[in-house]
Amino acid sequence: MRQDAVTSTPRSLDPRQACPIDPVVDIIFSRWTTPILWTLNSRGRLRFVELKREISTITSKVLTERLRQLERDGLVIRTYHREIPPRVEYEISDLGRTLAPLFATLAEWASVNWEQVEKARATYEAANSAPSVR
Amino acid sequence: MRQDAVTSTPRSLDPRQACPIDPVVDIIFSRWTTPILWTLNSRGRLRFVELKREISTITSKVLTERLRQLERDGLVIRTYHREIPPRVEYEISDLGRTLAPLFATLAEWASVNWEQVEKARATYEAANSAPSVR
DNA sequence: CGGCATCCTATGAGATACTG
DNA sequence: CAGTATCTCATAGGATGCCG
Repeated sequence: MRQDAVTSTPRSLDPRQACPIDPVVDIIFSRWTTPILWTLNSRGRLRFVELKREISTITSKVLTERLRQLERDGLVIRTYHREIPPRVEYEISDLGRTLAPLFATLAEWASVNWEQVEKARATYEAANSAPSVR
Repeated sequence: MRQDAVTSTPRSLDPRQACPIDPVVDIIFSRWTTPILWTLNSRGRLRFVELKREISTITSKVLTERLRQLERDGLVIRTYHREIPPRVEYEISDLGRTLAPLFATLAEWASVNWEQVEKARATYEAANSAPSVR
């Protein structure tokens, strides 16, 4: 199915092969995964409810789905305690922790360039108000 | 009738507080943007059709939408040539180019850790086949 | 060629209700 | 508590057609 994602030959006949990092983006930056990973990374091991409270707007259904994916991909570790009431804890895995520098880079990029993005938007919006040749 | 055609649905309203990098992720890693930016960064200035050919599976509608968003956010530059037939070229902006190291980091992470992800998946799948306590 | 305008559907994801 | 199970709805995005 998927071959070497970081191949040197830039043949892009395949869907995603126009961009070698696409599969990675898919697992790391799919919806809700960033807040989840970020929270687990900064807050440490958390119970399901605690995690849910952190990411206030997420529903338990979606949170469960995302956690399953992250667990499946080895980025998050799930620990089930047979108790009454049941207790389940989630923590970031070693593999997941290797993403920290990446996230830091991203945060850094944001702090440096976000203003530029907003300026670009304002400019674009202004130019869009006036009828012009597209 | 026409609303803001370039408004990207904010993937996060609240999660922003749980995850500071969420807005950035939204503009850089929303669907299709990675292949587009990657291609423009490596291939340089391209016409619409050329770009479309590179990212083979994308439809022109979606490509247009994504390009508008990227243009709006200042990551790509659109140049319109009044000719017959019309010629439109897209290139990555200086701001967009600042993403290169980030993408490189991502590619590096992939080359190092992707195997681990696949192993985790295999393990998970295997464990899932056997009845176990969830 | 580089798009919009339409139409249409598959999927994501919210709301709600219910269990071990 | 930590989920499932449904249901519904919005929307991302594909297919098609037309036009300057």
